[in-house]
Amino acid sequence: MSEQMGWGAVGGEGWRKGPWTAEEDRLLIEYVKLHGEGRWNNVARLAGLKRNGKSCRLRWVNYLRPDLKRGQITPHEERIILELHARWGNRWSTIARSLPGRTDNEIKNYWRTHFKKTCKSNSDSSEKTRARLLRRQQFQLQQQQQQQRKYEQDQIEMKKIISSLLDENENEMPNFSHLRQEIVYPAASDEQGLLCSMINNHSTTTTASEEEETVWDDLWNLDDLHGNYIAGKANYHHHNLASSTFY
DNA sequence: AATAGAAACAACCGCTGTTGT
DNA sequence: GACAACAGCGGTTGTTTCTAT
Repeated sequence: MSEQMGWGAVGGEGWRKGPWTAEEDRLLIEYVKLHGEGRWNNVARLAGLKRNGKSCRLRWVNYLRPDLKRGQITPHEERIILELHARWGNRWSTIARSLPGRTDNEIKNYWRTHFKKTCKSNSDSSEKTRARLLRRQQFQLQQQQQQQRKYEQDQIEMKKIISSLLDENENEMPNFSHLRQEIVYPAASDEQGLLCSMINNHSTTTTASEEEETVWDDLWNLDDLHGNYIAGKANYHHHNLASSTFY
């Protein structure tokens, strides 16, 4: 690709430019794993990369960081982006902080491709774009619901299996009956408790603006508890797959 | 099946704020 | 306090992939 792009060449000060190769990624990951982030110019030099520090930082932050989510922006994330953009404008990094695993670059790109045009005009083409987006969102929603159903089924299956295992071993381990109780009837309103503790926690220690940010973070995390478990799992899997190419 | 246009994404650039000397 | 180096941010560009015609 780099050849086609006319990039990948060596820049004026001897730095390589253009798309990163797998080998460069590997070197950067290895180095950051051993020495951590920071002092990107040193990172570039000591990792044996012919890149400037800025380029290394960008590559790490936007692409190689292990906590990145990747994959399509979900309708829920999109809603958050819209709301936060209405509130803060083009402060992409601020918005990104409320979307764990998403980068400012990713959000910026998403905004530009999906919303900038529709804001500008109500022309036919933008209507088409909206319709297309809507179709995709509906598809994503369907998929999420399917995954959620499967997850719930899995949970029921798991409970059955564990319960029957406990049955089989009841004679040998009679004290496990309370365990069964918890598996089949989990402690009531765990999430309500979590919500209360969230509210209590930051009302005591944070400033107004910090609080606002934290509330968004918490809302995001809470929503994760309800709806995005599978997505998280999928991403975890994705990360493992992705990282396995490097590590 | 070919092609044009749109969408998606990675990466660069320039500017600004922060930190260290 | 002045300056240089660095980090981070937002805007922009270039290429690839997808979709509609």
